[in-house]
Amino acid sequence: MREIAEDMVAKGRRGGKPGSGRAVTMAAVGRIAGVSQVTVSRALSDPSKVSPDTLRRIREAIEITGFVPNALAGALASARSHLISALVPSITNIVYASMIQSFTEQMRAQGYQILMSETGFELTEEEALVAAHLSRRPDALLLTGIHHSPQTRKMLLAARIPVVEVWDITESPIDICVGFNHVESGRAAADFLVEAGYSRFASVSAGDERALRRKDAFAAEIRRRTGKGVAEFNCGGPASLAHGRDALRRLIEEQGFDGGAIFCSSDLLAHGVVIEAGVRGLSIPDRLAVMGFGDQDYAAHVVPALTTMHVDRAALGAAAARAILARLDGQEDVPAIHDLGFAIIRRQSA
Amino acid sequence: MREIAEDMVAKGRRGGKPGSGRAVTMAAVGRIAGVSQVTVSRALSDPSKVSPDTLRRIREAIEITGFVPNALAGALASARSHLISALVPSITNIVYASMIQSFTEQMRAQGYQILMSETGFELTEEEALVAAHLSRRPDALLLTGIHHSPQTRKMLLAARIPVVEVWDITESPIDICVGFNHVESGRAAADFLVEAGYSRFASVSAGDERALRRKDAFAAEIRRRTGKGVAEFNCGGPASLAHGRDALRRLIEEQGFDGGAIFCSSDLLAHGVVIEAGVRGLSIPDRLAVMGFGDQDYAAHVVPALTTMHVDRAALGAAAARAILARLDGQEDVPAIHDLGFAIIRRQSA
DNA sequence: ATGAAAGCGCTAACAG
DNA sequence: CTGTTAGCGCTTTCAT
Repeated sequence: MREIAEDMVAKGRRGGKPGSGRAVTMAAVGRIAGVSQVTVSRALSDPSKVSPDTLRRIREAIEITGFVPNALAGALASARSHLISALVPSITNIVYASMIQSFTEQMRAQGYQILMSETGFELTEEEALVAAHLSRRPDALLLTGIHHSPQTRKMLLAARIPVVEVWDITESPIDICVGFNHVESGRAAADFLVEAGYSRFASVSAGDERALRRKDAFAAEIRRRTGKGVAEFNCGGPASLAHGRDALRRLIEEQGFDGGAIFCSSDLLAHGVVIEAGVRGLSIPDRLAVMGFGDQDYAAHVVPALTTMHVDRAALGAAAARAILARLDGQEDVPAIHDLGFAIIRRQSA
Repeated sequence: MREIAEDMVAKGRRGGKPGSGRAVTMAAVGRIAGVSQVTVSRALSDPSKVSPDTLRRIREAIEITGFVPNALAGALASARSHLISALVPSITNIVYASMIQSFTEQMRAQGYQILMSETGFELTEEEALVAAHLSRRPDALLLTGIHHSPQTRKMLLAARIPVVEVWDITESPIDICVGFNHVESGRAAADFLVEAGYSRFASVSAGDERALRRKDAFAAEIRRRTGKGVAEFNCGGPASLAHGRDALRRLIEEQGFDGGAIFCSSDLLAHGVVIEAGVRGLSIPDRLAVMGFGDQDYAAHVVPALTTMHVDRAALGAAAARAILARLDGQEDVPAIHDLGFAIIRRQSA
């Protein structure tokens, strides 16, 4: 048996083009083990369907050939790829990364792999990626946010697979949505800061659509309750510490903001504001109150500790995974809207 | 034409099991356009091979059916998946995430998609993931680090595809390695701090193998140049701000460290040390010098700004992509070892 | 410029 | 428990 096997393991240098060095197939494994190709398939998918002795020989053949089943062929034949697509705006943004981490963990435990891509914040980019992902025939797809191009929606509906929109909620998801209400969270931040006694307000936001929605809700609620306006600073791009520092600088120097409460669209921006306040000698939270968003790991450990809006990213990822698994399991009654809410965590910065 | 098409677009509710609602095929598109399936294939892979009129009809048919080609079938038939596997220890760790981001960008521009997974820091986990990834028949594979199980190496060699090991270098890569020398970097940190005039030393490290290698080289060089030992604190798990703060606390309270220079295995830990030093009233860099690793975005913007070891993560990802693309292009003379080096960035913390 | 035929490596019936 | 027969939806090769 060894000899036949040695013979089959193709040799040669690592070629440029993949596929040039004929990979081991189930048929080859079967030949060595003295059974047909289907029996090898069975041995792998359900060992109890094969006799112990056959199983042993097949395993041995697999061992010596280094056989790795071709999932492409398997997926094509069975119409199930065991692949799940995940589209997030950015993988370097920890809020999305940690959500995907928990999502992946849950899915992987059930034998699924995650094909993840970054969409950025442009819908046309998302559209191209959705097409690319669907061509791999994923068993389900996760995407971030509830705003998508008409073409994206059309492709998603045509794919007839479970689709989960995360990180936001809507009355009319493509299929399922798992997230929280951004308008409510902006409003809650305003209520919190008003009740904490602050009387002047500002906001610092990154450029993404959801952050802007929170900011607008914040400003509207501040106006409703106090009749006052909110000084706003938007740092067009992605959030960063530098942007946070810059924001406070601009708010003070260009908009005459000289104290009060600042609602930031992320903890990173809030941390930047806090650092800049330290440099300028503005005492926190007396002269300046700072509220973040996201409750990152570090929020509790910077000084002063950040008051922030907690969003359970791991729970979000896990809920998305559960919803998909339920659908893949054929359950018809999977709820379409999962509102996981948020919570204000009061620490020292506000 | 419309009528035939409408008829073919399957209707029905979003089923549980994928694959239940027959997707549109090239054959179906061809039927509508009045050509055979191969012609549709050609129109997609090389439009210049079909007549303008045929092309127009095919495009129209694709448009109305919402056809998305089945990449699984394509990959099976052509033995090229246009899929690249990437294995990193953690996706929530910004150093890996940003490297993969640039890697992905380069590969995507050439029509490849990235299948990424987290290996954690255990070789057995990596082994399982390598097998899972290879089953998707990637055209190339990227993995982090140069230490892998024998079985992993065996599978990788058997796959006969380009393999790039990133974030470290070795004389004997599986195929290609792109990274920098961790021993040299630890040594350089020691030289820098000794020459900066510090006379007592400590190190704070996360649990990963490369960080420990840097730390050991740091300690060895300190001993060689000063004859002194290094107080060490290892925070077993992943780096975090809390671990950094805790490390300084322990170093002071348990190991009697009361001033000097601390070499941290990441900027996050360094930032934690800086914060804790602030709380304890230890002046930086006079009483306590802190050196980070990685030169994250925020390193220059915290106060005091972090002195750190810069590693060009984007360049690392781009170099890995270039090497893979060169191999896939059939180039035989792709260098096996790419040392991208590192650089000490002196700011205020040391 | 287009088509017919073969086959990629596997799973899904259906036999025995 | 095991084998045979058909595809899955493409790409490739060879004809026309």
